[in-house]
Amino acid sequence: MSDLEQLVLLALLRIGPDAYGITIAEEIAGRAGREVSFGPLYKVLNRLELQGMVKSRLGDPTPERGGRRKRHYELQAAGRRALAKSLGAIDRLRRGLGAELAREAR
Amino acid sequence: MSDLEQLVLLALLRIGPDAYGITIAEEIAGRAGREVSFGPLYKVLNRLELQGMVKSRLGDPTPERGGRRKRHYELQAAGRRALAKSLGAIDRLRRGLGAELAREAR
DNA sequence: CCTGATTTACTCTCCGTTGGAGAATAAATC
DNA sequence: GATTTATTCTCCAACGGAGAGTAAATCAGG
Repeated sequence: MSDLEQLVLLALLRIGPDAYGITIAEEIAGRAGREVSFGPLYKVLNRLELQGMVKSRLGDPTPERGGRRKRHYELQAAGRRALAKSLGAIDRLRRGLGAELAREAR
Repeated sequence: MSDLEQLVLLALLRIGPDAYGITIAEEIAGRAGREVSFGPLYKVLNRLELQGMVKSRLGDPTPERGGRRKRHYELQAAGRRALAKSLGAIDRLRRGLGAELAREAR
């Protein structure tokens, strides 16, 4: 799993079932400090949906000014499993390295 | 930073200054459970060296049977900083999600 | 010693996938 | 039809996977 996929899945887990493109991008930018442009973001979301890690539905129109309907993305069990596995792989390599990494993690 | 780069830098941190291609691949396979083939591995190492994150030197011949000399790779301060930053970005998205992920992390 | 077999380690090539940037398009309201 | 919000599309460079190919070292036989 690529690191962009990890970030997207984590954002979905944080935001919950009403996540959509823009909130996902904002969550990643706000927390991880990484700007994600839309092309790759939606490509990742489509890919994750094809793999069954994510499920999407088209939202209802909102009472706001205008604008196209949102497509909401919801994390599925398979996605949570894959994410945990991928994070776990890195965690096993990190184990015991707290001191070496903490010094830099400002 | 891609996740392969993360894995390689973590392996370098674990193995220490005498790491080389094969031990790096073994460390990643053994701990993270991910097989890394040589093409990408050495490409990543070269890239990291160009970026100043890693420094390499050619080792002396060993008293073993035969075989080409090893190229040893050593993590540099810039590499440790970049790694910590990249891991930190993911950590900030993970913060507070322990319960949701722990269930799957077997 | 010289030659070739053997061993270990690295490099190269091919190719499909991924990611970046931003313009284009779609779908909604006023 | 103008405006707004959200998604899709396009182009292209970089990355990663698999495995064959090559390089550099030691050893054995003559």
